[in-house]
Amino acid sequence: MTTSSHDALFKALSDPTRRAIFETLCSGGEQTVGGLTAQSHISQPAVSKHLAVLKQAGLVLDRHEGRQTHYSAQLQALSPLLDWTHQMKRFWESRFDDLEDLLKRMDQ
Amino acid sequence: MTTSSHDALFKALSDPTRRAIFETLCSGGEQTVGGLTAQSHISQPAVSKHLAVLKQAGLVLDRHEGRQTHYSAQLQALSPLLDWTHQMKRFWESRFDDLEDLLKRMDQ
DNA sequence: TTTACACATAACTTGTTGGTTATGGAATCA
DNA sequence: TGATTCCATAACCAACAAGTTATGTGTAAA
Repeated sequence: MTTSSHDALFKALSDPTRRAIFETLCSGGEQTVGGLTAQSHISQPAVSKHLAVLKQAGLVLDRHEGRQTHYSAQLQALSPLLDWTHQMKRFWESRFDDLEDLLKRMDQ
Repeated sequence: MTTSSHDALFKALSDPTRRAIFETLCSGGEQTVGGLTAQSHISQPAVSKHLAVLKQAGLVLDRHEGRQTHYSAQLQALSPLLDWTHQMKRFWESRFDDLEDLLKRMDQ
């Protein structure tokens, strides 16, 4: 997992409006741009731009049907986020492991 | 967990430089501002500002000792991030549960 | 007690971002 | 075909964010 992929993910989720759209798709399932716009307080172009950012980060998928575009959440795109968190935990714990090792060696 | 707390957390982690500082503190343990500045490619005031943002989000703790300030990572500050991810998963799954319920009721 | 040091804050610059309105292209409907 | 609808993109603007240099404040050292 590269830094830049984490970057796109964290950046995409750092905006509350964008998170709200993603949450809507997670709980409500596939939605059209019009549907998402109706549920938001911002203009349709603004929603489209947010969707483009989410798509870029792999968080949503789009499906064209006639003149409508349906968007759906891609839950597995969140896994780098979990991976990163676990990595931090491992970093943290390894410090204590190192300390423990040191103490063991001093004990001998 | 309020939206605004998620906001501070995601915002704080959305910057790669800030994530790098946090990662350094996770893996290397407590560090002074000078130490962190030495490991970075940016100026000391820039580092101080990033640390202020991380502190605001609860991701780091500061400890004053003479004229130095020591910063350390607060790993548990990441838990709202895990909570949010699990919430998304639950949202997602509840949709299928709802569908299943509907099908069960139709079956009767 | 002056000087130097570690860090924070202020002031400023610049690139980015999140919103807007206007417009364009493709699909549907009359 | 012409009008309408759905969405994306363009052009623009205001606010913000991340960096810089300059300065301030408190502590240690000479």
